[in-house]
Amino acid sequence: MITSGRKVNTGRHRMLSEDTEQAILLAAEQEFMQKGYEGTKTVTIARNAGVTHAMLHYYFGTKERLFNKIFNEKMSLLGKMVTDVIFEPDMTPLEKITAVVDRHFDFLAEHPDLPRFLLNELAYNSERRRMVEHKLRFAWGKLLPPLQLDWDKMIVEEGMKPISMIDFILDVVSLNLFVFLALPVLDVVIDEFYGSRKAFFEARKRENVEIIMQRLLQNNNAYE
Amino acid sequence: MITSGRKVNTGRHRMLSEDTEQAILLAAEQEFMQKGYEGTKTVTIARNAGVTHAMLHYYFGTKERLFNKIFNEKMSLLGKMVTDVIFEPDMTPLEKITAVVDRHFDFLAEHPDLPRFLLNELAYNSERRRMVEHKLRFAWGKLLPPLQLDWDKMIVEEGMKPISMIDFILDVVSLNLFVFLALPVLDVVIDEFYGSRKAFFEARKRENVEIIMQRLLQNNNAYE
DNA sequence: ATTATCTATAGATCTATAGATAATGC
DNA sequence: ATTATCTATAGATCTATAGATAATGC
Repeated sequence: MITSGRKVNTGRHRMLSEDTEQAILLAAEQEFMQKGYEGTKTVTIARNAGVTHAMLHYYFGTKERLFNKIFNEKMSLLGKMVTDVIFEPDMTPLEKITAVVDRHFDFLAEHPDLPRFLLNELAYNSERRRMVEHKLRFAWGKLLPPLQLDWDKMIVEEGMKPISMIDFILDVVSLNLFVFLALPVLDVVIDEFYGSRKAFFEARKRENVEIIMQRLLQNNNAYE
Repeated sequence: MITSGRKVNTGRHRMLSEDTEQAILLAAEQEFMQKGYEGTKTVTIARNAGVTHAMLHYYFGTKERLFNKIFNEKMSLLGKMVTDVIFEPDMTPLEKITAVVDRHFDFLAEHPDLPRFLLNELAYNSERRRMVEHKLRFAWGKLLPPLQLDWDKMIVEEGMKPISMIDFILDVVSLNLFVFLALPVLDVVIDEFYGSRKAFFEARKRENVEIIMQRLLQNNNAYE
């Protein structure tokens, strides 16, 4: 998120210039998030920012560099989300898990088109994919192994149904992300079955917690 | 999917022309699916099809009309999937549900970038969204209500945990679709935790059936 | 006589920059 | 003296078409 420009002149730049830069960044963010890299035109960004097109290149050089600024910002946001969601205060394991699903959902609700934006720019651009690959590999390699031990221990101690941590994570992410990835298409369904987006979000959040919990808790009603 | 051109001359067109048309359609499909509408250039389609750029306009008029041909084809495929997946031979309710999840997954595995393609073109283009909206509304309104009755009856008769049909559907679709929507990003994870895409697909299909089943089956281990 | 193909190019759109002008800080 | 802004335009890219030429069917 671009924090809209503070009004204090830092000395390095005049106030006016900072506003221009921020206006461009804000407009760029909206355009890129809504239409993707290819769908976005720099002239449109400039127009929406209320500045001359030349200003965009004056401050950011190229479309690509402006895009990367937004893209990296969004990637950081994603990173921050992960650490925020994972590290929990003292709670029982079950409470922790509920909290994780819950917060992950809430984060997405605050950034509803972040997932589509990132998934697409990575899917459609193999170079960008290569650029973040080592970052992803590092994150997974660094974050997961230590958690893995706690996870396996918890499964045994709490008498849960066995599931690998990675499968658990993918379950949570699948269920939560889909709500927002499919939002534009789901509007029809929401209208018919849930009434409002708000009601839909609440219902899905509840359901996602429910299905995850049922997956983890032991029962004696095997279906084989 | 474009069925690669039959070699028989129908009389209306010469053989050569049919091949050209098919080559363009095939190349267009690949480009549009990989790069989206905006990311695709008609010159590139023509080059990949091995024909002159002028041929593309000779046969399809505009980029938009060529795109719509592909888009509608993919939408039909989606429609066909739904009916294929839903209507089942004689099975017990639980077998039916397993079969639905399973087949839905298999369909997606055969068309791995169909979901991203459709979701994106609909998300990024509000006019296209409006154009399919009545189609979607009709499909939901026509297909779901009759099933709803059977569904509610089944819940009671089989003693399942209560869940609305629409939530059930969204659970299944979320879990299955995500595997393919996130595929480009997941390669790192797959490498580390599953070994190969094949192994990953098998594991996720199993997990998706498992979590859905656990959601539906009654147990006596409430976590409240 | 009709259909298919190629060459050449118009016309639109988009990114990027050059160069002149205005505003601010020192 | 430096930083910011504007106007004007170059240069690249892309969609689309005109018009000439070749191939096929009748």
